[in-house]
Amino acid sequence: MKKITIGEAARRSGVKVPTVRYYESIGLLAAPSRSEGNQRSFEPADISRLAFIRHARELGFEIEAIRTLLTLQDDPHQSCASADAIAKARLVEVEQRIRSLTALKAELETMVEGCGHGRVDQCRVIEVLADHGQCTHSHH
Amino acid sequence: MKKITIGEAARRSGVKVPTVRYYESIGLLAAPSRSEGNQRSFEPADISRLAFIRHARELGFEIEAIRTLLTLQDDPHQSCASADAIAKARLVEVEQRIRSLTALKAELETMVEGCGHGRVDQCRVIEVLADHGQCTHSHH
DNA sequence: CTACATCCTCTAGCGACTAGAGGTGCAAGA
DNA sequence: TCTTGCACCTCTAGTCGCTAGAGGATGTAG
Repeated sequence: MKKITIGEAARRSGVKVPTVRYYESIGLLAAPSRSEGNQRSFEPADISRLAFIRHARELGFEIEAIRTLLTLQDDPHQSCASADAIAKARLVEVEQRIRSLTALKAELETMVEGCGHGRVDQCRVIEVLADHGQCTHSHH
Repeated sequence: MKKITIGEAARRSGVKVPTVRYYESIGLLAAPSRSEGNQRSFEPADISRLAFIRHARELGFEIEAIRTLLTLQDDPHQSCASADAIAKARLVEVEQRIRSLTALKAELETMVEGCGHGRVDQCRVIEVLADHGQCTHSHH
């Protein structure tokens, strides 16, 4: 088995080099063995783990959630109820975020459309920001 | 004119007390005058400025963008082209974010629906995370 | 006069990295 | 063999926009 350097691991997993070291430092990835010259030497399993983490991060899971998901993955006989709960919670968050961003989008569109491209004192962008009562955006 | 304490300013603007101090510290809000006992004394104009900042933050504008918007507001004879550009850029960001979150939502739904609520080795949540090839989510 | 809320400054912490300094290892070409 | 130059190492500090807490001063109501 040939040694996988950190650069190679980064390339294969899509996680940046300093981020790989960071994940090791917070215990998300086991410390790999070292070469004679003290350089990290990764196993193929580490690459899979890094790819797992990367994908989960892309889906917006927090590090602590990923930590839980990884311990579940490490023991395949456990119930997947926790994994399911984590994914469902994330789904709810994402749905909420989409709703709120859609409201923001509408407000920004009103602002941009209303801008006459003249002077600031006629600009709807500034006006709407200054007077919350004018906007359609509701809170909490 | 009666003095407005920081607590009162916070209540009226909807910005929290430590955040008001923070905005002052980064120069987003001018340092107000002080009482004999060294307590901040705000003017009504400060409340409007805080409300402006709060609303802009709720719309997701970054502090530096708000700084620009505030200098524009301070000089109403300027062209509003910058304000328009900032708002448009933010709109593009929001639209992009909505698109990406919608893709995430679809992927999370697939994961959650596919979970048979059994053991981890049959769980689609873990499986999809481990093998990116199985998912519908595309990047960049 | 005494409680007690509110105010003050200052430092440190959050999450998830990212950047930079200052140094070592290693492989390939001359 | 030497040298070039990239990739690697550790460590600290910075990013953003706050938030929390310590430790103390002020202001107000009873």
